[in-house]
Amino acid sequence: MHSLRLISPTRIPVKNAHASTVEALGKSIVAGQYPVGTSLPPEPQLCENFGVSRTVVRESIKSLVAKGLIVTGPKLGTRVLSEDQWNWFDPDVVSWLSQKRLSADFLRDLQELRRIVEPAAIRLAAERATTQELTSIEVAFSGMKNAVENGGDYVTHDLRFHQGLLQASGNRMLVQMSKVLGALLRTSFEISTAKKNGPAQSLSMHREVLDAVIAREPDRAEAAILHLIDGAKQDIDLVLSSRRRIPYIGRPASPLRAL
Amino acid sequence: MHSLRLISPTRIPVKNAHASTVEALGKSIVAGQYPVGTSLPPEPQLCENFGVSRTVVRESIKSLVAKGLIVTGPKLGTRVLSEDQWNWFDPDVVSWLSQKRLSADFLRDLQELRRIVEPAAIRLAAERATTQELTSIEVAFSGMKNAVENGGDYVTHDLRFHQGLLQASGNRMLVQMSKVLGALLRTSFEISTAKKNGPAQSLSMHREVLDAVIAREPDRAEAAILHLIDGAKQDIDLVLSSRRRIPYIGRPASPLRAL
DNA sequence: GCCCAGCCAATGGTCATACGATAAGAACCT
DNA sequence: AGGTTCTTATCGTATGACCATTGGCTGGGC
Repeated sequence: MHSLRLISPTRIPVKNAHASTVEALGKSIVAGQYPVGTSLPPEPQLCENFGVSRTVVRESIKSLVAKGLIVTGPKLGTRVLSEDQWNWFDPDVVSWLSQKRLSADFLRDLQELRRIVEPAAIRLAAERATTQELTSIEVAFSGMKNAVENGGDYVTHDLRFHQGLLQASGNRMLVQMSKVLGALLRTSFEISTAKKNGPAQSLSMHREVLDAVIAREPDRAEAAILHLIDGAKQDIDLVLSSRRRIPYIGRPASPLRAL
Repeated sequence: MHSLRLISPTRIPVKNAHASTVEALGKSIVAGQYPVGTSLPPEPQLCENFGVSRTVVRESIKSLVAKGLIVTGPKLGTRVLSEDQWNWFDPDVVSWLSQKRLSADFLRDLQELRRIVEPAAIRLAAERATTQELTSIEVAFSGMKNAVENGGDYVTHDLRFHQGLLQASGNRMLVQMSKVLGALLRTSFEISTAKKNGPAQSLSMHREVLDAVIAREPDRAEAAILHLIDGAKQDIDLVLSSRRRIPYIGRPASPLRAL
């Protein structure tokens, strides 16, 4: 018998040298450990810090360059770029930001974006969704319902619901955005579901959205999702205004297994 | 033996070995040279093709992995991921797409996104723009006006105008998006300005947008920008429907013709 | 004293080689 | 035929050497 590690939802802490180095460096940078404009330690130093070879360090740095976090050059060192040059739509970057710097600014930006994108996407979905996509969303909804009634992971199904909707918009850019919004959605869902009756209340609103999409009524669908979004916004604002630090309840790092 | 460039392939490194390799590989992939799911040639093969060491090839591959184009693994090689896993908001990826595969699909997706994002951003800009940001947009407008009257580069100033607007929204995610939309905007502007009277007509619409923003009237600003966008869309659709190939008139990227 | 040219050294960029680790596919055994 | 083991191709990691670029230092000239 081979070990069926497929089932284990727990992240095995050991990853590639490369992957862990990228993650560690990336998080340090977005966390502000190296102020914008300054240089990271020289490569040999980083090798020592992470206990890996220069090969790994260099490849990791290239990955971060590709995400717009840093630039490199002889004698320049490895400089941290200003935040507005970062790739704010890179899933990794957003994930690191969510974990390390869940600032009010960041949440506000994401919320705003969500409120812009989701309603528009829903309208498209209501016009274009295939029956296959609709059933996929329906499945996600069942999962949510089941979680409410019997207990279980509500948030994951909630996420699937929303990402399914963006997927059904048939626009690749919007689909991509769903990956990014995932970070915010998870946070906001965690908050919402923490409230008593949160899920139950949320559930009916989701039903409304889904029904409108199935009925191919863009206007109704848009109104329903706006209702949902604004509710979530209130919850988040409430928590933010209470100055409490929002703990990030980590999803397993890898979003959907590759391949 | 490793010394001279007797070796065949085009060896015109006007840039770093790394940068050119990333670009060449990236373009090949988005151009569909390696179908989704298949593997690229093994690393030693790529080394030979590009005339660089394995180090460079590997670091380039890592850059592309970071952009979501490919995954790697022992024995599986370097596989091209399906397009919906690509980082559609990565400036490089979008730039390569614009140059290599300016398909109707891609333009449609981008147009749709623009029509969703820009109106919303304008509303925010009308509420939040600082006087500094407004003058920056005003400067861009002057450039456009000047280009119409005396000839000159209309498109560049047009781009600045729109990116200035997104910037004024005060939302970092929207700013990031302005970089990506740049590819579409440039294309669509090239088309629009190719029409006779295009610029002159466009100019007045831009004036209207700017005035509304200055007047802090979100509704009017939104209406004006929608007018502008839908005009551009018509132009693009017209060109697309005539089945003419759209040439990419862009920055003079390296004329490196690899593979 | 100020400025410019030219050298210097720090640091990333590139190359070559060797070996380890993994998983797909073949070969093998039951 | 089914499963198990083995082979092997391919990426992953490590090491050491040398090249290339660039910021800063040094020194000379005005």
